[in-house]
Amino acid sequence: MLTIGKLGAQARVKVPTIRYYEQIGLLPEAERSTGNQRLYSRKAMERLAFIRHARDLGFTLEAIRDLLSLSDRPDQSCAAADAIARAQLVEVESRLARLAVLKAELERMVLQCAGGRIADCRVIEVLGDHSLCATDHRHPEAEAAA
Amino acid sequence: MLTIGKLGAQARVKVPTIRYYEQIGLLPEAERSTGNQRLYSRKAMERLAFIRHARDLGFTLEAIRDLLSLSDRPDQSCAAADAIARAQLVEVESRLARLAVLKAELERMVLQCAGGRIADCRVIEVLGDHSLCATDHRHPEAEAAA
DNA sequence: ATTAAAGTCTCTAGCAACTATAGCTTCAAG
DNA sequence: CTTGAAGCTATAGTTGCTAGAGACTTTAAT
Repeated sequence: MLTIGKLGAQARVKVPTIRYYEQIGLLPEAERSTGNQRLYSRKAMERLAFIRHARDLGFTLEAIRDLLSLSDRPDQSCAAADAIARAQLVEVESRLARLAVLKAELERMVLQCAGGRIADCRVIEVLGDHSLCATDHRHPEAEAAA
Repeated sequence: MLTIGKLGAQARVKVPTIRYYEQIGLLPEAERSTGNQRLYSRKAMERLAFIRHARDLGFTLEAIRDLLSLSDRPDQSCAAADAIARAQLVEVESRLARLAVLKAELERMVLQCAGGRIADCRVIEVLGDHSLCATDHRHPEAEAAA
């Protein structure tokens, strides 16, 4: 049995994050030592590794919750899991496409900047006037900060 | 002078977002009508368009705050604005690279899924075991949901 | 055996960048 | 003159954590 700190070190998940996952029900409530400290089995470790890996691949906690509950029912069809993964792929592809456009626009912007005064700055000017852009990169959803 | 609704429609920014920008000091406090409703000039409209455009390009509100205060001092050097834009470019490039890896991994995952039972599901299996991955896509910062 | 340090506990609040809700007032059209 | 849309304030919720306070437990060195 591992303490929360050891578990976190092994799974590369921070301790408060583990407690947070328990709090939102992504991890089951841990057993406790006599001194009330959490203790984890290898099974719990695997579950956490699963979560960590899925997070690394960009799945939301909601999607992970679904994937975990699927993995708890090994006899059912795998179509739902497949659908979640495909949806994530579509999501990643769309973000990728969008970022590629942004990258091009930002490159154009900084290349054109001659480095003079603000009044002549292409960066400021382009930001103020979308029609100076090469592409229509506008999008309903704003980009989330990484 | 525009009401907040008209302004939002023109700049494609939602009304509560405009009020939020005012609240955090990104937009100056708007003039008010006799009935206490906000009224906006063309200048305010331009400022909001600038913000919207910068958000579209993925700049954080903090970066936008800096860019706006730079654009208010047209005689200063444009180096700072250039630096902010370059930093954003670097950021976008790194997210792009990371997403490309995720995409490849997700593609592999869904391609391998034969569509049987959960017990045989590659998606679930790969998520549970990182060593099945082609690349080490692990990363300190988790991806933010778009 | 003692003590200091490190680890753990709960609880609360904070981050970005909004979005939603409630309950009110004001405005514009018919 | 009424009705419905649009506006107002204020508060709380979203996602996925992260940071702190203040108390307790465990471990390691003395």
